[in-house]
Amino acid sequence: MLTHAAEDYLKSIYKLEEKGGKVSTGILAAYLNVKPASATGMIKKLKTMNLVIHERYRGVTLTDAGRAIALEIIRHHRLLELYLFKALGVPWDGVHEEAEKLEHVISEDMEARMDEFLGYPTADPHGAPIPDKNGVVVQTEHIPMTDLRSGQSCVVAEVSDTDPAMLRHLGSLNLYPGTAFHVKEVAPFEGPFTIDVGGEQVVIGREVAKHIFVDNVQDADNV
Amino acid sequence: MLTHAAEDYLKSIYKLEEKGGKVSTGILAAYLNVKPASATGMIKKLKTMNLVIHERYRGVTLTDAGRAIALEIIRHHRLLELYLFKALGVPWDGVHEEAEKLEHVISEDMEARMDEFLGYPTADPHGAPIPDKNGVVVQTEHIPMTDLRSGQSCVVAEVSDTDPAMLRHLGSLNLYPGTAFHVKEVAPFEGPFTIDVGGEQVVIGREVAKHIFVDNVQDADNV
DNA sequence: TGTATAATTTAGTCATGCCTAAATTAATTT
DNA sequence: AAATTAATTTAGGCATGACTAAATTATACA
Repeated sequence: MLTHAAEDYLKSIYKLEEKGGKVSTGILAAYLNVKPASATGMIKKLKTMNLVIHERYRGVTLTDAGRAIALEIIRHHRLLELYLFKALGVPWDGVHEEAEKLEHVISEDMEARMDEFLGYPTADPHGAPIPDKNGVVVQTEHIPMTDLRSGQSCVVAEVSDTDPAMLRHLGSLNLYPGTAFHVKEVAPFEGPFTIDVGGEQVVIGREVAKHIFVDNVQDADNV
Repeated sequence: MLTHAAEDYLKSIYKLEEKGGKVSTGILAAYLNVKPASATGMIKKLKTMNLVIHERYRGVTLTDAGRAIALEIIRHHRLLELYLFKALGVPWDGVHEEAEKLEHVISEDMEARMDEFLGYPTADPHGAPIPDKNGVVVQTEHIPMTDLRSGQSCVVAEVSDTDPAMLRHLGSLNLYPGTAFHVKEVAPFEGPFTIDVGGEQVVIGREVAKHIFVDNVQDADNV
């Protein structure tokens, strides 16, 4: 069995690999709020366990074994987030922190029971995909809200889950995954978005828009 | 915040104090499956935090602060056991092990949500009392089944929760807390008990009886 | 091509929490 | 009371996983 720290490193390497090719020691360390030297140490250890491939000064990559463990932890995390949200009513912005601790600790049995209770879900409360038992993730292509043009309609697919204050804000605007909205206007020079969410006019700044990813973009009624 | 290990020590000292006055280093170490020298080390640390009082070669006692933490952890443990049992259907003999890991990790918020979900319960699935938010435990006097005489009736109040195989056995006999039974016969010379549980005749050996504690003992119909 | 800068790794330290082996203290026998 | 036995504590070590400071390697620029 791996230590919690090792699991966190694998999970982080997976996430960083997902959105940018090579994972450098420095990037990994920054992501984990740890000094680069500490990351080097853990990378060495993971290497001896054949969970990562590491070329000195070149960055780190997961092996299949390492990726399997990373996906297992991510599955735990996302199932827990959804479970806490649905079964215990933990607010949207609180599930991440709680799941972060629980993910290393729950048994496979508990994982299976939550999965069943939730009806074998495929996404967590923030819209992130939940890997299945075998580590298969359905990767859907989400479009950053910042790419939207005036007149387009879409549905919120995913929001980033790390900043609770941002999540509370998005929640107050009803911008949960699944919510549809229409872009009324995009102000020039990297300006804010004016959108229509369920009849309400809302202005979304760039900083907020960066945290939102959408799906089903349609250019309907752009006269 | 305390380490998980420190919390486990406090919890164990509490439990050992409950059933036998002074807690020696050796007893504590045995209870935690640790060498006495390790227990000495942790006791020293807990002493510097004013969580225990320790007289060299004389044993250890909890301070009020130490007891408060012990009760908080025990509350977590028992709420979790009941929650896992009722909400996720984890079998009787599995909840202890799972709760043992989760108890150190859940937030006060999650504790409160489970408490509410369960309707502010006072006992876990094994019949052990759940301390309330303020650390108040309702200590009920349970009678060891081994004290019962032929002809007595009673209700199962509590069973010891540590041995999963024993719990599976008790479950198969329906001897859950709350179940009433009647003692038909106690074989002489420390022999087994023959009891009537819901119309079924069951023979309970001494080893099993030691794990059962009862309430509401009545000498009815002992002709 | 040489030098400055940035990134990474090495080396050595610290706190936890466990261990074993040896020393010390307490309790029991005779 | 002395000697044996049992319990406890001290001393020293090991693995984790973090840190700082220094050395090394890679990259960028002029």
